[in-house]
Amino acid sequence: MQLDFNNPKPIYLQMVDEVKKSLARGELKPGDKIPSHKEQAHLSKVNPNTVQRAYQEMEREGLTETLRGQGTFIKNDPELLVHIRSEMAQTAVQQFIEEMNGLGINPAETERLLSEHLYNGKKEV
Amino acid sequence: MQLDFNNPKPIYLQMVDEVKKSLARGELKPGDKIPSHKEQAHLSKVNPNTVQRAYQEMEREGLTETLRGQGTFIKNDPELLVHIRSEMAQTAVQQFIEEMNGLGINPAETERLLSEHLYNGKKEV
Amino acid sequence: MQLDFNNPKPIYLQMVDEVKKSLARGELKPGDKIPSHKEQAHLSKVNPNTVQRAYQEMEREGLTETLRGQGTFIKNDPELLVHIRSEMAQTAVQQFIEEMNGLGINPAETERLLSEHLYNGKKEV
Amino acid sequence: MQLDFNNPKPIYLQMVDEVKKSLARGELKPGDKIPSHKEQAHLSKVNPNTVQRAYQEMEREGLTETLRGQGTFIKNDPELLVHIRSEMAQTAVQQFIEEMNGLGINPAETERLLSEHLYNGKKEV
DNA sequence: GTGGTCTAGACCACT
DNA sequence: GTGGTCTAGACCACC
Repeated sequence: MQLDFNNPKPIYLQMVDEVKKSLARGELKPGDKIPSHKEQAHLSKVNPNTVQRAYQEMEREGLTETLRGQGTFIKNDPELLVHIRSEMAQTAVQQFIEEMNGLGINPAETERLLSEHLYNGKKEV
Repeated sequence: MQLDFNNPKPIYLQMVDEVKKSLARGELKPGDKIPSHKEQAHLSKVNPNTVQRAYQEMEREGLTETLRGQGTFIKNDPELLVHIRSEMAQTAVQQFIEEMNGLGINPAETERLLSEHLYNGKKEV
Repeated sequence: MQLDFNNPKPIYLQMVDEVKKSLARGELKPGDKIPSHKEQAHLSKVNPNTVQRAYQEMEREGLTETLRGQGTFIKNDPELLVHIRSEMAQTAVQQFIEEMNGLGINPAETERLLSEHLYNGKKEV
Repeated sequence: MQLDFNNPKPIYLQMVDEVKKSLARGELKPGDKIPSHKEQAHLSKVNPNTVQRAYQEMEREGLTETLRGQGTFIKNDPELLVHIRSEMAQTAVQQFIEEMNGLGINPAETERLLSEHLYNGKKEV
């Protein structure tokens, strides 16, 4: 769970995204129990209420299910994984394209830059 | 000047980015005068203080210079444009790669998705 | 026994209500034995403690009586059924009227809406 | 704003309902500003955070719109009023019917009881 | 002053 | 111990 406390994006939303990414990567599976908000709060060095807010948001989005007194679970919907994954990928691609567009960089150049960075191991910014 | 008031990124930083993008796109050129903060405030429907803060930030970053009584100007440095442009492009590319990485999507698939979205005009998600 | 685990109304109170409704409907009769708390807990997929608490509440309200070693029974009071039934009906009606009132819907419209929904089988909203 | 602190229904949801009812009754109109969370907190003798949560919920439901630093406003959608009103009325009617059904009271009797209570001024329970 | 986030700590219902 | 609500009080960005 990678949280950036200097990112203006609220922590609870970062947490939601992290769970979605874990799902997309296959680290979490439908039906899995996720840590209690207290436990996760301890792990992430964040206030339990903040975690709870993240969990609430996930439930609201239909990502998780809550059983009173038992815990919070990734919803056991076989289509969930593929949905989340394609939704997040699409958003990322779209955002990238808009950004490059905003910089006046044309599609060919965009593809070139991407390939260049993808394959020369420049993993550090 | 595209501002998103629900974006957690502070408005004044969004304004800085927008100026940089205008530069990258060639809409603004080194030496150009940018609107006074009052004028810009009116244009963007934003408080003058916020514009002021954006202008301060740009000056701090060496993007602009202010001439007392004459206004604020894009710095007249011929290399500025190319610097800004490549810096912003690189950041965007890097961010995109990290995002796709975080979703467990491999480079080949990343390129495929990009091309798909670049060339089929899907501007809306 | 319809329990809604997301209803903020405590489970044990929901159970009490369900017993009262069974009585009103005639499914339970004065003098009938109701399941032991263990049995009921299993049936309702609820913790035995919760059932215990529901039974306590019913006894407190004079709805049931417990005979040591024999179990819990609906009180054998011939007037019980009619009491419960009219009390619950009155509460429901009153609550409904207040709700419609709160929405600024007048009596005539209230009656019309009720009839409409009563007779066209719209069981799902 | 009628809040019942003994009602197990969370206060913030009671507040949402109260705003909806005010809308249905025409006391609030689309476009109206609603009190700041601090002000409302003071009026309702409730913690500002609780009010904020209610406001957030309303925004999430598309009932209100927020302008950073300016306040929270009822969404200016002319259809909003009729939507809310009919939605809430339908829910109330449906709930009432289910309740009476649960008590084994038939439609005719349900209508009779309603009329009786509607027109004999029994406003107190 | 206004909304938004976060922390800290309390109480409750249920397992 | 688990989720849910509430209070109290702090900090931030923006008007």
